[in-house]
Amino acid sequence: MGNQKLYKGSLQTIILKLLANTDKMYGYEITQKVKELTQGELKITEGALYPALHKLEADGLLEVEVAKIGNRMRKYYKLTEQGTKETVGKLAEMQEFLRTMEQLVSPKLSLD
Amino acid sequence: MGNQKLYKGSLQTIILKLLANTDKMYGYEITQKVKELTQGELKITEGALYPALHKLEADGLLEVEVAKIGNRMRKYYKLTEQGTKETVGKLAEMQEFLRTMEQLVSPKLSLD
DNA sequence: TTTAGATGCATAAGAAAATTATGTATATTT
DNA sequence: AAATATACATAATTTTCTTATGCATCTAAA
Repeated sequence: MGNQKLYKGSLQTIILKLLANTDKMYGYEITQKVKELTQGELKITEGALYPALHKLEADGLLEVEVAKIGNRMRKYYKLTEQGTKETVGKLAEMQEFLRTMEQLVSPKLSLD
Repeated sequence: MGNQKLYKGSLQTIILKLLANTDKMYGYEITQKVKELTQGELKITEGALYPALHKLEADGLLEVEVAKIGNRMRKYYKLTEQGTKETVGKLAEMQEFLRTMEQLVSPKLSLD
């Protein structure tokens, strides 16, 4: 769990992927879902999450729907049409990154 | 190749891994080796590389040996004993990161 | 009952790690 | 002769986080 910095740059993709699976989610829900899916490996902080959500919304990839649960506010986010399209590309880039990185750090690489 | 930002945070590990394989390398050689190993996917810029090398040296993970080839200077870097140890840990962290990330973005994840 | 922890949003200050732009110099290829 | 490759380096800026803080509601424990 001392490898948080490796996740730098991947937050947007993670959010988009979750929303591609689950239709709509709110911020806090996202943090909990990620914690659960990664068995605590990755903890998304609010300081990172909320600005990221705002940016994705400003970029037209997400749209918001405010809900009132009891006396509490929730902001549900879902993919726009454009967001759905861009998610495909972002996931492909992520897969390529992962493949490349795996090859780079795999035990036997020295083809010298 | 539009996914350069995903590599943010992994440069140190890449450098250490290369030096774990190849004993000693100089800066320019590292950039070329990475380009070759990744088929051009990842291009390490000098603005990122040299500060990273200097930091690893300052942290005691690398040691330098200056060589003069013809009229040109080269600075060869190699792992220190401490560097060798820390490389093991960094590689383990990287592997865990890759596993987690793959799970997060794999097509079928919705265990809702 | 009050107090800690969980739920839920948000932003500001600072740090980390890159990109981009320069700069210097030598060697090689066109 | 000029462009490209080799080889180092740093400064300014940007991106993306972390850490800290703030507000507010709800629930469980002491």
